[in-house]
Amino acid sequence: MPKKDKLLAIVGPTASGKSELAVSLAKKFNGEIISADSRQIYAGMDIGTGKVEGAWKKIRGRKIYVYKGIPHYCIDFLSPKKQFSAGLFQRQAQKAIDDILERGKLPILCGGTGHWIDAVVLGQKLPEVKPNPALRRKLEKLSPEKLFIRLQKLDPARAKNIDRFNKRRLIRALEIVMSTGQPVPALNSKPSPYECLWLGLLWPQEALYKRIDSRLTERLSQGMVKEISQLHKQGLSWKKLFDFGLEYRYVGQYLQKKLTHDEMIEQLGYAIKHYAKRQMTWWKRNRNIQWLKTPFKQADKLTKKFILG
RNA sequence: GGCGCAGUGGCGAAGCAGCUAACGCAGCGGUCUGCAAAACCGCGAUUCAUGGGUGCAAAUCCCAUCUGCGCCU
Repeated sequence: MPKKDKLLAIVGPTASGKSELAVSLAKKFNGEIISADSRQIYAGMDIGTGKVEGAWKKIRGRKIYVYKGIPHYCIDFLSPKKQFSAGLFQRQAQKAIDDILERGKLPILCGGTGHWIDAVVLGQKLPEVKPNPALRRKLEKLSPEKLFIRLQKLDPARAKNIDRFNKRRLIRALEIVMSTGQPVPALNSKPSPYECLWLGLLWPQEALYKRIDSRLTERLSQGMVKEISQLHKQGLSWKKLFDFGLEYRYVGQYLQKKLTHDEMIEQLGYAIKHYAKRQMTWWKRNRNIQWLKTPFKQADKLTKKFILG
């Protein structure tokens, strides 16, 4: 049996300190970083996403985003006007990982987007059906009940497991079925293509919430509002900003005068905390994660053991 | 001191005699098959300031007390 390639995954809620830990491990263990963050992929969305302050440099004839001397992939490369997805990320990340491995380095997948990380690390088979905007627009008009009934007819198996109130999921399922003429294939819980060390950053909730609050005031003082109003001036619709969520959603509403400054801070604070909780419920069910407590001292030892073992 | 209005879960707020006291926010728990910082689901007052009363039936009517707000002297 061929040995699987080794991969490090650093996960945890927002504001837990993933990025810095990833860089420090990359330095110690000859690693490079693949960012797994569905918003940091976008160029120009910097302060609001908490992107590391790297710069594009030419290395081996290619442009690479570098922060503290460590190459970062899947970050800062796409116009916010463009659509991206878990499936596209999966391919791009896989390519980056292969490239890192070929050069004998340790790939470190780091980010807050659980769905994307799982897609890569677990090698999930996402149906290769591209979004069909016209169909989506059409289905969008139907009620969840109608969509569900439709799915039941076309793919009873998928209908059995799906959240019947969630239009977005219902529509995607129908999109797949209608495009392939086949039922939605199983996710394929085949063995992961990698040998992965999962490190999770765990904080006591109150401490994490404090970090979230202070990080928010910090971002505001760094000019986050300006960043977002600039994005809008460059042609990003309010709707689009709203859909990006969190800072982009609430600052956008503030800029439209739908919220006062105080309301914006209050509601955004709540939203970020809700997000952190959702992230935790995602990770909680992954039994392979080793949860590290605050100064994350264990990370070095565990990584060392993993690499040698 | 007098008159008026109000007092419903942590907060905001419906209900103004008769379904198991709406809903929003916050809180807690959860889902997740190419939008995932998104989308979606579940949980909370045996009780309506307190004490009496009227009614088959009261958060809803009456009386008293307490508290808050407003006006008047």
